[in-house]
Amino acid sequence: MKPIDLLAQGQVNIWMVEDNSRYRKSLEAVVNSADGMVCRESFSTCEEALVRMEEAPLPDVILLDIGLPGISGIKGIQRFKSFSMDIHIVILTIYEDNDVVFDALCEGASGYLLKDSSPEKIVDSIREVLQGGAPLNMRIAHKVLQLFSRIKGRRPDYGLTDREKEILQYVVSGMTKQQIADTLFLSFHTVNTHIKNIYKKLEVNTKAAVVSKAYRENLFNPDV
Amino acid sequence: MKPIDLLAQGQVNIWMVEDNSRYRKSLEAVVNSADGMVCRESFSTCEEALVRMEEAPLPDVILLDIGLPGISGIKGIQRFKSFSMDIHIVILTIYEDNDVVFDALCEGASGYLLKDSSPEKIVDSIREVLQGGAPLNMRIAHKVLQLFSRIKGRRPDYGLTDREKEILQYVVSGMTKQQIADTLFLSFHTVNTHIKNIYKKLEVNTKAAVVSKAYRENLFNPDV
DNA sequence: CTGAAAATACCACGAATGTGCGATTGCCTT
DNA sequence: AAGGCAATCGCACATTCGTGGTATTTTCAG
Repeated sequence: MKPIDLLAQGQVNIWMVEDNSRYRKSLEAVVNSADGMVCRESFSTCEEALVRMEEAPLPDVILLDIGLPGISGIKGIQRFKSFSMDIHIVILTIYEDNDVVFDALCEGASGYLLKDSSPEKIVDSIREVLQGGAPLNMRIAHKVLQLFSRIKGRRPDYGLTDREKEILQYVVSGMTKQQIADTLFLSFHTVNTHIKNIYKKLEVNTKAAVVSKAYRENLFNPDV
Repeated sequence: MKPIDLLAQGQVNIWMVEDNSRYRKSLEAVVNSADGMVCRESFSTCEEALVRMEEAPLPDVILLDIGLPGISGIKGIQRFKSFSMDIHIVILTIYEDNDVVFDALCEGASGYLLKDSSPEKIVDSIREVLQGGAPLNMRIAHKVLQLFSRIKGRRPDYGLTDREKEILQYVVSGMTKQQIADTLFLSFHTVNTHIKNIYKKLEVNTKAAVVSKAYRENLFNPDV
């Protein structure tokens, strides 16, 4: 391990949590041979790392495996981040299951690499994270974008008119019929009629159900 | 333009939609000088490209600007994809506004680059897309991950009790107070009281507003 | 020009909701 | 033992909603 003064010189403090000791050691070597970074601590479980975090200087980046004994990497992300939101977590795992990826990213991982990544790629990724980037494995990035297209994906068309869509927004915002009428300078009765028609088209019969349906099916802005 | 037989040899057909003619031409040159790809058509508006798509062989990849006159790039994505879902769209723009990025990705863009990208990066990105990847500019990737962490992110704690959370679920599902009471074998009054308390804690006063708030702030399963 | 669709407006009435107030029971902590 | 909190149940009343109608005016494509 390199002397402390290197840290003062801007050496980036990398930690590693990886239960495969052979892989961990080879990765340590890779990181330590890279300019400007040093693997100061490495662990085989999240628990050990969390204990160490109580006293040691906090890492800048943690390379984190997911399939760990004890606390999983996913849970680990939250715990690590609770020490400081400035700690960047880069997932390094074999899992490319949709749910795992999704959960990890939701918990605040800054990057997601697969273990088939080359040492150079891993080092580059650490640099990218430190520059505010988010290194993603090619296949992972593709999965991420797929999740997006699913969000705004197939919106069933209920044939709402423009006015109905507009009023739907207000209903969703939680306004009362009278409030909507006042806002749009309409009669209460008009708003009432529009909402009646929306109910028929969406096949619901309460405001709560409309709001729920609107959110679940992304019945928003452009074309409902 | 290179002869047709190159296409048969596996030349990748790249199209370009970019209204700045100088930038477009320099980009064309970059693509054409790259191995295995050729910029077969280029346009300054989506409309022109869409017309051409009716007869010309479909492109493999379209490099698409967002800030175009007429049909915006965002709308263009849908149109292009309607010809074939196999057409990959790579956004190449100056916009890194959250909404624009989000919309583009939701419409099915396969990649998102900024115009400050180097020619090499752009060519690499095209290759990446063809291999099933999703090239994202560093900052864009970061934004994308931020969107994720917002999804499961900070859930404000309104101090709802377990029973209240349970009843909240039913309210969100669109059930009436009496229905909830029947489902949980409770008195109507009890459900009424719980809902009253939920209203106070969430600072709302209608079911629609509760449902809306629950969706917006992810007030769901684990810990509200 | 003409007909259809959309937007507007009104009425009436039962059902459901929102709200203020009070009360009992059980559990947990101090 | 005492206090606090959660969960339960109750009543009353004004407000809002949901639903059945009908009807006029705008708008817009054929």
